[in-house]
Amino acid sequence: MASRYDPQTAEPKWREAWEQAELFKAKTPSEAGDMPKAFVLEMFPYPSGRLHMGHVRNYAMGDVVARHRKAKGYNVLHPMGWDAFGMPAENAAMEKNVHPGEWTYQNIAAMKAQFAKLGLSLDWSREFATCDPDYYGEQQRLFLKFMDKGLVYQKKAKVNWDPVDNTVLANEQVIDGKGWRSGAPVEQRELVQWFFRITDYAEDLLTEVQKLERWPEKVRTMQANWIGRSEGLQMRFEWAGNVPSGHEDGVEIFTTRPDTLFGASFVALSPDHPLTVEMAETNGDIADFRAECAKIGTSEADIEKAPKLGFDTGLTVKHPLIDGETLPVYVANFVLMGYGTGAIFACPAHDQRDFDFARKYDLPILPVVRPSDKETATAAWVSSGKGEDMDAAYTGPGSIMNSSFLDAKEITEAKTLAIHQIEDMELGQGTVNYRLRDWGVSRQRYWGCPIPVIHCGTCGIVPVPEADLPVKLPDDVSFEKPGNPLVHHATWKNVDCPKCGKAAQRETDTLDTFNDSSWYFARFASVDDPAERAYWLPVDQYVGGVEHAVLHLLYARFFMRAMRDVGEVDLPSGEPFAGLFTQGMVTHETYKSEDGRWLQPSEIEQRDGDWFETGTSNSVKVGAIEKMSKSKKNTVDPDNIIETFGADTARWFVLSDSPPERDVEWTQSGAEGAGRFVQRVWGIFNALSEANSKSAEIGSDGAKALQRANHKAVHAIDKAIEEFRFNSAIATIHEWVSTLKKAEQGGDDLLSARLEGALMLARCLTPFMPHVAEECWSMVGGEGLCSAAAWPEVDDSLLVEDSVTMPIQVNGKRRAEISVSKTASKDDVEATALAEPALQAFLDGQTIKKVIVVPGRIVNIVV
RNA sequence: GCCCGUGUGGUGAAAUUGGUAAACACAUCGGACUUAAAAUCCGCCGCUCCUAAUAGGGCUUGCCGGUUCAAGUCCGGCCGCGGGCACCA
Repeated sequence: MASRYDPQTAEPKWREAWEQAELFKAKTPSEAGDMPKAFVLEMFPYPSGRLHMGHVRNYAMGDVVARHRKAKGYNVLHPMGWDAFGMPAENAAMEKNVHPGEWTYQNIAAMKAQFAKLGLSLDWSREFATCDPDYYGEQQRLFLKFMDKGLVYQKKAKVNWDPVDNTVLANEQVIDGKGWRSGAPVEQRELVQWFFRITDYAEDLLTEVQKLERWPEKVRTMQANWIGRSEGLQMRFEWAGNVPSGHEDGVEIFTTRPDTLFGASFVALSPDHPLTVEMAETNGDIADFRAECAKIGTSEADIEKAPKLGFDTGLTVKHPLIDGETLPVYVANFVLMGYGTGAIFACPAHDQRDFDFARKYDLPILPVVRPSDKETATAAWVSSGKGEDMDAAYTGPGSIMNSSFLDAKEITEAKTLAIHQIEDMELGQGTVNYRLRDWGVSRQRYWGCPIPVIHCGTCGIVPVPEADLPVKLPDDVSFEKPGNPLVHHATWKNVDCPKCGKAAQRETDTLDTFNDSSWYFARFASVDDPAERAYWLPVDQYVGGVEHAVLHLLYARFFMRAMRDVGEVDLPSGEPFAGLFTQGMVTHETYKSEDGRWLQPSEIEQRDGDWFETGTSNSVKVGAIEKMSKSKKNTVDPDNIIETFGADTARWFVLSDSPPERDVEWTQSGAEGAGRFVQRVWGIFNALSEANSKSAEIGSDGAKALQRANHKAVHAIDKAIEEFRFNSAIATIHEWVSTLKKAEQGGDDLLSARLEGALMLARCLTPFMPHVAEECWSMVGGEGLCSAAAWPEVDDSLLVEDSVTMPIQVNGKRRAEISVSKTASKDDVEATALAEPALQAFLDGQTIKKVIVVPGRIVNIVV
């Protein structure tokens, strides 16, 4: 009999057994019958080629849920696939001269081999990569259906353009105004781009996200903020003097503060406002001003220090509510074209930006909101009309003044009245504005899903006929020239128009890779059977990183609504993920050499409490604990850990100690501790395997106590797993294992209870350390495979103790404790408490004012 | 600036309807086993006062205040840290 558990032989053996039994294959709806379904999904990985500890933690968590649900009798779908399109493959192609497809599929093979070692309960039968033509062909079909429904359109838009790589960059890829790869200053370019009308769903996306009770509050808030709903007034200011042609109606503005209209002192246009652009064509000064504004970067730091810049156009508009008053029209750099109408009216007294601008250009500052604590101090403001005693704009609550019919109204009421007035004058209407922009999906890259349209000189934009889908990416591409290889690929690009047959060109833009991940879960649910998709969706539990809190999750919510509305999925709510859990990262200490090089954990050693580079006398600086990353060299390779300790130890460790939503720090000693625990667990079963005792009865008090401990532990673990408190479940298992270990010292009367405990324990361990659980299960005669076994039944009557220990407090401080029957009456408890010798001694004859007895909890005596 | 988290021993943390603060683990230290080491097992482990020791007392969940018989938990006001958004009208 072996004296130690050997993961290297046991782990592959059990994985083979699971595979033979097809244990993790989801049942079809008809096979499942009455079983409830559970779609458990972790965010699918990008095939970078290597698994990292973050993956291990993410997938270990999903596996706990999937295995637990399976044991509880659910029909579980737990699939895996690959989010395979994206820039890294093209970068590899350029650097290593390998085709992006080849690189990607090789990486998938390598990562799949690593995945296999983790012992995850995955249904690989549904695997796909988003770069499979089957998958992106289907995505192209969806695109065309969206287009048919009017959810897709083209428009000119500003983009970040890298002039060296000749490509559009996402905002995240612009670092300090420079391209992250080329280092070249990024230009703003106007390009024709494809867009999805996500803003059509803004209201629905906002109201529904608030109802997702099983999502983290944080993520719901982030989405709500991103959508950014604000109520206000959209109105036009009519011209007072010159009327620019093409803009005869006036200037259209949006405001959330119509209550401050009487404090208006100017109107400001964005440098990118159509009127500004037109004026710049004939006015060199305005053109120069626009150029100056464009020079200021868009990074946070730039905006922080950017001064308010303005240009007086000489145009004037009428004040809508004050007869005869006119306001100057400026172009101002702080007005964004991307929000509202790209033009504002400014009330400097009550908006800090307007205030700064007014001070700089000497424009009037007229307060119209009286703070409740400034009843009398307003005279000075009013007399000068320039708010000279104001240091800053006042944006707080108050009542309106200097405002004719709005005077003395509270802000909210004044807003409503002002909107009504403007509506009556037919100058505008109350509206709702969103910060959310339509989703620009065009990318000038090769390794993505081709947009399935053809540009014809005669017919315009022609969708590729369904029979011609998928529009496959050409294999014979060259990355010699910078930019998108599809543009240079004549035989792929040049086609006949499907409508008129004349020469035409394919669209060379590909879709943003966020499209690929916006509906993959529906593909997992079923390749093409709508009924099966309806059965599985929505995903019951989604697990992934919080970095996707806005983009991926918002896009997926949009996609399900769009697919629902074109009849592609039967999901009335449009919500793809009923439950969402965002897990924390795996972190590690960082190390730096004396000369500032990052060092790997394997490159250092500890001597006499200090750290040195291995084999040298060069001291090492121990730095901050940070997310594992290649650049800081603080990564730990899962393969190495699995080789030394086994997959179960790695899984166990990343779920121990820290709550799942928080970061966990990887430490060598912690991993060793987890490895020790695996051996300790095995030891318990090993000891029992030699003592078969199935027939003995659980009779003695000690055996009954152990039995109670068993049932209590199962109950606690079950609850903890359901509530995503894996660290608590693990703590309970630790305690339980110690209890079982101690029972080894007891007599034969404990054997049955120990065996019962062992059989229960194996099943509770399965979600966390499935291989060890399986090995242990077989050692004590468990039936069949442990991974297939049902969750242990808990006898509720065993959860209640006969007697309970209650603390006795005097004036809120614990002074003694008593042991009383669980069913003892309040009076009995009080009597027992007061008779307690330790308490008698403490009270020493003091008068008792009051005794509070909370049955089963506590006794508090007030003196 | 706005929004959201969060703050508990040397460390990660637990206490989930207001009811014994520090469960469980890591580290350190001590002990058993061993010729020795590894492995394994056991024990101490918030601060402090008093004591030869025992026994015992006081304090303690970022800070200040409040509610309550009772506060890590509820309320008000501060402070620190982390994250998200940000010239969004």
